[in-house]
Amino acid sequence: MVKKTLNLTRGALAKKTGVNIETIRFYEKIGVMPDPVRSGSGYRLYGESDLKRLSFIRRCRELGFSLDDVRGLLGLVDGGDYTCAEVHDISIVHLSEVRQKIRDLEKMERTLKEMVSQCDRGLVPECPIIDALYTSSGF
Amino acid sequence: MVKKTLNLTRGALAKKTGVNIETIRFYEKIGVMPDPVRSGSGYRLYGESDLKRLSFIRRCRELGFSLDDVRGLLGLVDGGDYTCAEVHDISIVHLSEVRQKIRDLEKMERTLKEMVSQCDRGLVPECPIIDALYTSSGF
DNA sequence: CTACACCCTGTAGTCACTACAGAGTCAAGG
DNA sequence: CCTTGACTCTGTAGTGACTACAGGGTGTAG
Repeated sequence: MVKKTLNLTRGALAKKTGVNIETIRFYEKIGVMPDPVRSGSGYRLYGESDLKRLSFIRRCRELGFSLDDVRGLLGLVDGGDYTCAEVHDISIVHLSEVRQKIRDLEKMERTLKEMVSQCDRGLVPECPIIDALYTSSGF
Repeated sequence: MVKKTLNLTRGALAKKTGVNIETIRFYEKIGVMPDPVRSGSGYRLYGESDLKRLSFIRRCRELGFSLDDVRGLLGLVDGGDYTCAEVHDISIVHLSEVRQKIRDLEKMERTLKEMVSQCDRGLVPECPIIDALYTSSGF
């Protein structure tokens, strides 16, 4: 049983992965996707491995990894000599960044909620939200 | 008692507000800060009102308002004819966006935590994190 | 009078895309 | 065979919110 080569066009790959068609070209330019095989007329043709790679990238991006992280992870996988520990470390750092972002947003949320609750949506220009915004940080 | 005019230089204003010196020039360019008075030699000179305005902008940014939101809020305040309700509405929309971001990040966090917990930081290249990243979204 | 810190300008770079213009290609219908 | 419409190609510019730099001028302390 021979492995199917697929030969997807860029649009078809975009549809299959849910990645925007222009983003694929962008990923190629910055080197996270390889230069694909071309048809006689210059159309890009993608195979199984491209599909897997792009799905991997998409999944990473959904989980908030930066493209630099993705480059790192792909580099490890491409090299083939990566260890589980290396991958773990990148992920742990990222996880702690995500947690920090959540904490920051929760702080924001509390302050905004507080501000908004002070305001009775009156029709006059004395707004406690504006007052609060003019008040120095201490955030 | 006369109101002090301060005459802060750009650097001094930056220090007082905690806003980067280059950002002040950027805010001027995009029109959220006014063209300031200039000294004979062309140095920007900032007064009390500039200090208040920039602090307001900084506070808004800390709370995650976009510069477009800030423009809106400043427009209301500048016009002087704003109502508390208008300010409230901008803030409520922003608050719900912040809450959505928190939910998204919490989803990320759960998935990352799950992935990382599957991994024993082994020294071999069979990494469950990589496997999980290759697995289709369903996120 | 010179060293150094500050300021001026315009421009380019960051991140992760997205959008567009102008041209070429491919398949189906008439 | 021709046309129409959907696709693809290229390079480039725009987004948001800054940040950094080069190459010059200014202000002041020793």
